[in-house]
Amino acid sequence: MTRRVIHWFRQDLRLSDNPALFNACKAGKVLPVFIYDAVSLPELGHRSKWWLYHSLQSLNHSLDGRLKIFEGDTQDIFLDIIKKYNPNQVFWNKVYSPDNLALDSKLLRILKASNIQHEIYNGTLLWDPEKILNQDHSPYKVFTPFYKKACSYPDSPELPVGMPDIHVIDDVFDGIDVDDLDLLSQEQISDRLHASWLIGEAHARRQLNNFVSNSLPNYKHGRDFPSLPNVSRLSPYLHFGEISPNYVWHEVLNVNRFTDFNAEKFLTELSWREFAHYLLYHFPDLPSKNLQHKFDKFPWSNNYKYLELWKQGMTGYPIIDAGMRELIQTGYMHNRLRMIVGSFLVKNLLQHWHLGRDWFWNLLVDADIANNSAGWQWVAGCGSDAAPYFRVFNPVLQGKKFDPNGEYIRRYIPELREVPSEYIFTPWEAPNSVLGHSGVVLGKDYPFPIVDLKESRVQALEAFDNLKIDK
DNA sequence: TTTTGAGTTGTTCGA
DNA sequence: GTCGAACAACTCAAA
Repeated sequence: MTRRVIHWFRQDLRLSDNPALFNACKAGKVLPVFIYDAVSLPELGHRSKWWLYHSLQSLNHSLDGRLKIFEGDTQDIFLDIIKKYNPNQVFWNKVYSPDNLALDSKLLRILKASNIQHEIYNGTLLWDPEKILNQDHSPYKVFTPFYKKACSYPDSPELPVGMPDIHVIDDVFDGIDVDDLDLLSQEQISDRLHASWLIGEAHARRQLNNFVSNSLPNYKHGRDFPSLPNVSRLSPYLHFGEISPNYVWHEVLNVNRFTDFNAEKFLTELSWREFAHYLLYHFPDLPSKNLQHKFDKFPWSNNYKYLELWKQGMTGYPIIDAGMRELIQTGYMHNRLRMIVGSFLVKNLLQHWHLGRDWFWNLLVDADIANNSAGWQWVAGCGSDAAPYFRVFNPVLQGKKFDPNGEYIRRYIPELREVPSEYIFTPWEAPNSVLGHSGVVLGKDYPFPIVDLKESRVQALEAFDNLKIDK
């Protein structure tokens, strides 16, 4: 008699190169299950819900409409499924975040009690975080040695496993429709957001192929310029597992040698994603607590007005506002902008990194507990391998350097479109005649800067300085 | 155990 | 305009 196995889809919403699914398919007839669990897991951000909705639609379509979707506490759902359908075995890919790992432990107890076998795979990370350790067998806190050690493992990352031969169990009548999940009600989803993304496994692959052929050849240089199309934009696909990091890694190497500096740079960046997940695995407090505890007494100010202006892209610094508006409009922000706007919030406005973290969490389509937490800790300087405190990004200089023609600024700040490049980074310095000619009245069409850069920088440096005095 | 070298992404100042 | 040093000290990781 054919064995009945469950594949529990989590952050691996794909069929190809899905190790747990692949092995489940070899083991017997498969019941593909997705559980939307708002009980045991933290609530998703608005744009994550939107993306998840479309990702599930796409996955269900690939499975000829036979994805079984449930909503509720994962344990209860499993107890119910086990009772009704009597599976022999359950397969899943591990999700390496504290809440998900806790969920695994609970589920393992249930499976053991019911005498059901299980197989767990790594389908979301390049390297098992347990295995990359330093000489003391403790986790790395610095990226470079972590990366070197990981790369020294000869057989990793593992090769993709390819497409499984799926035979779905078809005598199961439970499950709800994607539309029954309350995923789209949170927020009006704009046309611009829709226009920015094509969601699902097939599109993830297309995105990768386009990137490798067209954008990777100038990646190392072009990745710093937000107006150029040289970043991969794979982050949301990776987050939801529509594509695996292993597949990305090996595809890049199929086309390039590791010695190609563009390929190497990109694989390093992919490994920064890995490092964030690694840190979260070994330091589960990463999302909430400063990795450097001396930052616990940092004198954050609490200025609701500043925060609101930052969120809406109305700080009066064009490069900052362009980044914040890109986020609102497209659910994404170029990596360089994430650093610039983060530095501005934390160092010029002295707002707690938690506030930036939460805004990003709701608006990013690639919102990820590991990447988001590690990124903000890095920007704030409280991570273990973080930017030195005296590194305060100057939004005017960053604009001039990385958006020299103001192309990116003009894309997201239409009211400044006619301002000549000479003044596009500092509209408050433009003579009235120039502003008039550009159709801009400062304070009306576009704000004056909300803080003085020099002053706020000095303030930040003093605040950081105080951290050391009695420590 | 001690020592040594290094650590994603910057800015400012003064020669 | 260009360039190098200073910005601080600390922790990490390996020899």
